[in-house]
Amino acid sequence: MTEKTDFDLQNFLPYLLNQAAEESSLAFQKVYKDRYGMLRTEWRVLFHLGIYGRMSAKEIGQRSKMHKTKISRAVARLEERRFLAREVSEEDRRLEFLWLTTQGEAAYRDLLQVAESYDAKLTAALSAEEVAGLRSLLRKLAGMA
Amino acid sequence: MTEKTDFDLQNFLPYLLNQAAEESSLAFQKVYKDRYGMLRTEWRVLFHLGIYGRMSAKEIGQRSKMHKTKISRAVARLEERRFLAREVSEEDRRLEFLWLTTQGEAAYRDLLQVAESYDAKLTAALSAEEVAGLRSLLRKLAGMA
DNA sequence: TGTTAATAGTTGTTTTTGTAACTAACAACG
DNA sequence: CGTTGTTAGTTACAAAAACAACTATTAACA
Repeated sequence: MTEKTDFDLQNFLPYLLNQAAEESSLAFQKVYKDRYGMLRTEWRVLFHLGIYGRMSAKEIGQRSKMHKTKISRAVARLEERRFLAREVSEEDRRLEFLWLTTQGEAAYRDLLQVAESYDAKLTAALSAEEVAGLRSLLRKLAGMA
Repeated sequence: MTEKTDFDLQNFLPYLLNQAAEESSLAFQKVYKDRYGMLRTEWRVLFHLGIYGRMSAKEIGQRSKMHKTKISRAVARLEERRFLAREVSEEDRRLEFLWLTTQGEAAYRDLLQVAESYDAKLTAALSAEEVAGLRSLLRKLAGMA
């Protein structure tokens, strides 16, 4: 029909970000899903523990901004599949410390390598400055900077 | 505990994009949800019809990359609430043309204004070049450019 | 034509998520 | 102490998404 404005969905930042996020996640998702049967929440928890080491679910929540119920369920599934183990804190028995098992470590390292080369591939078409600028803008938009 | 690599989740593009997308969608989501009880799929369909005019569900799918079942259900809900109407195509009776009702138009225009000012607010902290660059990079990543 | 394949859209079923209410442990303060 | 409030994490139920199977129609072509 008649165009009422020059507004274009393809310029609306939340829309554009969602499209880019979905598209750029697809191939990596396929790997952690096919190879380890993991969900997005699960690889995230795995990576938090892999990168930053032993920590509580609360801390994962603070770092990732995932809701605690998501984390709780991701942790439960990862534990079932023996990717992580947990132990109640002695100082505060509400807290549980989480860490990767040998198997979890192996999965993490495998996926880490995939992530690294995938990221390199995604940014291959861009200059170093573009990549740095993009990351910094995204961090700003995500409220992480 | 011990850092095994210098890889940082906060630099991994798919992760970063997801964080930024989620964060940047939040406030807008609140508006279309609270004001019109719409879901993400629904405002997307609404905007496609508002911006590009009468078209079939198939065409919306091509433009938005949403799965056809999502579109089908969004269309059904929007029709129930009288935001859009449809009519079977005479040339090909599998096709249905969709367009916004007066009420749908009104909702679209209202949300359009919200979207425009929201986008302006999001990009307010950035220079014009940064915004242009960001959009172009995102379009590239989303496979739309 | 008649049979098979493809396409637009819908529906049913299973997963996953969101939200709120819950338990258990700690903290604060009278 | 004991009552009230807070926090870490889980669970139950409702909403939404994913995926596959379905209907109706058109296209292809022997």
